[in-house]
Amino acid sequence: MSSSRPTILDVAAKSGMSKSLVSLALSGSPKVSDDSKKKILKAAKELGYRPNAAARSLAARRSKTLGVLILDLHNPVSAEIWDGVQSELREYGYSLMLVTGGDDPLLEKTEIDTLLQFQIEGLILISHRLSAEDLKEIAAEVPTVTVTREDIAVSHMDTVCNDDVAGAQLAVDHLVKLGHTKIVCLSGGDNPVSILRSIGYTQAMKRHGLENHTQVVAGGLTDTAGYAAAKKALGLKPTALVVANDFAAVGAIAAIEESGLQVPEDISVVGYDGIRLGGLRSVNLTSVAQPLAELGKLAAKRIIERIEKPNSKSQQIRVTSELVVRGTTRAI
Amino acid sequence: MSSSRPTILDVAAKSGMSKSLVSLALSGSPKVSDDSKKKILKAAKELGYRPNAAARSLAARRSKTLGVLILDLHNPVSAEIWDGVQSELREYGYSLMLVTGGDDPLLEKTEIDTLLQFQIEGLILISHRLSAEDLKEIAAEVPTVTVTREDIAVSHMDTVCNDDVAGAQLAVDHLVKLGHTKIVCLSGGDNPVSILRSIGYTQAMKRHGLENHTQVVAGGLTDTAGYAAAKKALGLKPTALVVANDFAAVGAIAAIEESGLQVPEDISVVGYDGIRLGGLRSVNLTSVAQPLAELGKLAAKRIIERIEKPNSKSQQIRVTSELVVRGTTRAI
DNA sequence: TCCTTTCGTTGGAGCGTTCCAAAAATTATG
DNA sequence: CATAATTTTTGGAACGCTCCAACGAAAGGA
Repeated sequence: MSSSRPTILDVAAKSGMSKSLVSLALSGSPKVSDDSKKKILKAAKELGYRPNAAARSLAARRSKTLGVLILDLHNPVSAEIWDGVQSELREYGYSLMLVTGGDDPLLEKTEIDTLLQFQIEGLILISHRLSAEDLKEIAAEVPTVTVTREDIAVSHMDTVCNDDVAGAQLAVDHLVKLGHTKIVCLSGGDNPVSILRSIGYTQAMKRHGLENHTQVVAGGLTDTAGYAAAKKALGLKPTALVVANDFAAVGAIAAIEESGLQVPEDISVVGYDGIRLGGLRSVNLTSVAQPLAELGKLAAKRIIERIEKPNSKSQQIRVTSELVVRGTTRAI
Repeated sequence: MSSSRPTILDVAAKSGMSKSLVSLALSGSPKVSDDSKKKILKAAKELGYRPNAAARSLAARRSKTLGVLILDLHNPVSAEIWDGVQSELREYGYSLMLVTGGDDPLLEKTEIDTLLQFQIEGLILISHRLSAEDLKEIAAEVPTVTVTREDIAVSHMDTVCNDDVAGAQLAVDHLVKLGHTKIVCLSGGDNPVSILRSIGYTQAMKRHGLENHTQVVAGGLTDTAGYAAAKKALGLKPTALVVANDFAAVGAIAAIEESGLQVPEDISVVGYDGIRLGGLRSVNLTSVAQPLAELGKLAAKRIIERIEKPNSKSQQIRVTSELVVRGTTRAI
């Protein structure tokens, strides 16, 4: 039907130059005379020429492409990290291939496989549920940096994350300063991140001499999990809740209000992550905010470094989170 | 350093067969004898062979890759549509390249350009802000289907979307049935989708003989926009609000509560889109829910059809939305 | 037995680039 | 003005794969 796309040869023919020179000109080589460059660019434009990434990747023996895996597009934490990655990478001339695992570990693996087939030069994992072996295997094939999780220290793999222990302490410190003592923690389950946050809570309670008030209620990272955990926690008559993440905190607030109590009048609530949802007027959640975009930027920078000098040894980068005080906490 | 990746030739050498046969075997051709197939697969596995997508794409003259553009990863509507696209496409053997425009039309164009450089065979636009010309240009180069928006009827372009007019009518019908008459619409601005929803509202009001109560307050599609619009609307003493989308509805509710009124006791609120956020306990929003995953699946099916038979003419597919009644509406 | 058909297999050409060594054109130097 | 140095341009060889025409071997038919 439509005669297929114009190639570099068509541009060469039209501009009267050789294909090699066209290639040079199109990649912005300084060796090309201005005159030729002008002619070539003109011809390319007129033909609607668009380079073939596959051919380029094959010939150049490098794809100039990076892969990014996001577990689940619904998670706003991932979305914000992605923004950071994208904005940082824009200037480096790499293409980004984003892929999602749809919360299914198997799919996640095949998606990464696809990425590898495309000869990606680096991989950023924004949350994942890969096994340690899989991770090791992948990191051996391509420079990899994981964001958010620090648990698995695979050699040759970089990590970028916030200090969850310190973050949880921030939440407790804030509440103590407001005069709270009966502070209950709603944990996020037995995933690495949640465990660290619970530890932070416990440590801070101890530091404030509140060991005997330390109570961790098992919960999860979703709205419903937070709701259920809060229902249980209410029996402990807390005046404040430190919740594993913002979603769960929103659920917890619903449970509190449902039981006839008010937030923050009767119970203060602190979430974790600092997702935009928490900033919605009707939520207005006090939260330990991770610098999410920053995490993404750091991951991007790191992966570039790794690609540029492949022998540099892996780094564990940790950033600090900040407490954002909004409307769900108040002095007792 | 690491001797580069094994190629099809390495597999051929190791298994003692020709590269052509390896190629055949790896692509699952029935012409290969079981014996050879076994040997080849074994060799491939042992070498950790992984096909090079670039080479394949170049040689086969087709990429078996589809592109997807999402305007902004933060929008849960897009995320759910994406889920549908992904799940539908899984079985067809196409790779998906996801790309985001970051709410920046320019970036959006370059990202699509990247996609085209990768020789994608089809493009799905899950929300976009391309100009009509750009769209036309793109649709001329590659089969394209847009989801959500129907405004621009570019020939050769397919669209999949819900019936916004009918959806908005659903909201009004529900409220009227509950006895409301003072129903105000908070519009979502002058984008095509919002305009249709406002029209639906107006038509339904007319149908119920409520022309003289018809009031559209200019708003937007965000939390803050909804908040601001609701503040204005409150002066009209409505008993119910039909809001352009769920985010704005959440903002509207905040405004209502802030002014000392209760939802739904004093004012009922209906949103649009049916995003998961609305299902959160503390939100519990009545909303006109689009079958988002379904939209994604339809778009995926459509693009496959377009690729498989390029001459089939373009379609405008429209699905119907459903009202999901939750806790923000009640009888007067 | 020989010829045809079928099946399984093979080498070679080609996909659209980049990169390299070398040629050609231009400019500088003695 | 000849030669050297430099700049600009060029053809050809990859890159790793798929596809095609053609091959040999096994099987069937006469």
